Amino acid sequence: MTEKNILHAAKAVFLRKGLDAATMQDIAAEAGISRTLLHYYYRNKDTLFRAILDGAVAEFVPKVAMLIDLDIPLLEKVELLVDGYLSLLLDDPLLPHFFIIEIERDPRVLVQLFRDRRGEFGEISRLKKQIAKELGISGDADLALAHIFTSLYAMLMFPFLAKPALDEVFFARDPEAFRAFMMERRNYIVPMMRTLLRSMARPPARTKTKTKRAVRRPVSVSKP
Amino acid sequence: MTEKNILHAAKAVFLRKGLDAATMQDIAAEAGISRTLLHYYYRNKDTLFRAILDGAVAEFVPKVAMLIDLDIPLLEKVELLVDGYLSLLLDDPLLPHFFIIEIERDPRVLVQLFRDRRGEFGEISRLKKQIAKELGISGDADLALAHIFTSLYAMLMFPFLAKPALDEVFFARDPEAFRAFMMERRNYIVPMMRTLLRSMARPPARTKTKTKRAVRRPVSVSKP
DNA sequence: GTCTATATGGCGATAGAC
DNA sequence: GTCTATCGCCATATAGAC
Repeated sequence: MTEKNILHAAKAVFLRKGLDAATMQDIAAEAGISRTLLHYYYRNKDTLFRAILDGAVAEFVPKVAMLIDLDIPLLEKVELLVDGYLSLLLDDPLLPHFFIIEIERDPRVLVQLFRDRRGEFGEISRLKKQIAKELGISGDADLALAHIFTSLYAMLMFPFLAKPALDEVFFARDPEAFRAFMMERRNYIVPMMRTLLRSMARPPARTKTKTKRAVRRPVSVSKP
Repeated sequence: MTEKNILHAAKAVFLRKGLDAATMQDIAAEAGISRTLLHYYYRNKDTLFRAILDGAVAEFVPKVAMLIDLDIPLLEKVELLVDGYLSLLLDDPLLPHFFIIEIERDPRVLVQLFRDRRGEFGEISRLKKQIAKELGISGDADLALAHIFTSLYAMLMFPFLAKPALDEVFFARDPEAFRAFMMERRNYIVPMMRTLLRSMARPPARTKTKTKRAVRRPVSVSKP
């Protein structure tokens, strides 16, 4: 099927280069067809790009986003998010790179695309309340939320951004080494996030986040 | 002076867009001069780009890189690296973005550029020995080194990569908010790195997948 | 040094043959 | 549906006037 073939090629090229640096020639070559055939299926570069961009956001958001609405401690949510995102990103290692390029090129559009899918997230205001309560913060938890998500995404996405360098420097371009490396990282990310939550918790409040040891989950994402 | 002006403009444009997406027109406009004047100072786009690329690597490496050679505990080195890199990156917030784009476009060239400056780093082999000793690892500390640097750079660089989104979502585009946010993060990064070092020294008992070989994608995320 | 003018090539997009 | 041919435009790069 030519159309699927085109979308697959376009995704490969756009995710690696972003809108500006990618050319229709690149995509046609990747798909093994002529440039004009692209225009037969997608009137112009922008149409094709929007299809890929929408698909990338749709892929990134909903599978794991509702996890934040579960009625479990913060740290357990973090564990579920780590496992969910890890399997997602191992399937599509260029997704972080694509978002970083496009976030810089045009933040408003990308942020708006995510906002349009707010319904597929859990309730953010509820999450903020949970954060405020568990960390003993009085009032607004916006800043804490920013720290948590920045740290979590940093730990999850950055290795994929640096993958070409890691492959070159540490893994001798062995394609399996990176996956093994990321599986090992699972064991470090959650403890580091626990440390973050404890560091943010208000010092006077002696009530630590949760003394209860979180139950370790297997790799699997939530079963549909 | 026109030449400084050109370099300044070229840096601004290349760091934001990378080699492929940047145009000489962009740079000329940023510098407030004509396209041809660029060619007077720099024969072609590639020459100008190399000047910027070399400058970026030179800026990134030497200021802090010799810190790894000091005779102090690992965690104290981490503290010094955090402070060094933070002030460096706050001065040049687009540096991480540039490296990420160029690492994906052509890893070999960039990695080689860093290797050419090995002399300005401390002795890596000595650092590896320290890691092996402090963490109680027998034999090769390569993997531990990869985890440490990936985590450290993730915590330091990722917020700058996500800055346009953070500005939009959390900071209402207030230019001072991001800097304050990063200053606050200093207090979290070092404790998190301490947790990483401890986790690597004594692998968490809760871990399951350590012996198993990578359980592979339990749920198919997207298969076109 | 800095400009205008221009050569050359690649890119996005369309027309038209089959 | 898929191709070849082609158009208009923009980008890189150079020539030449001042």
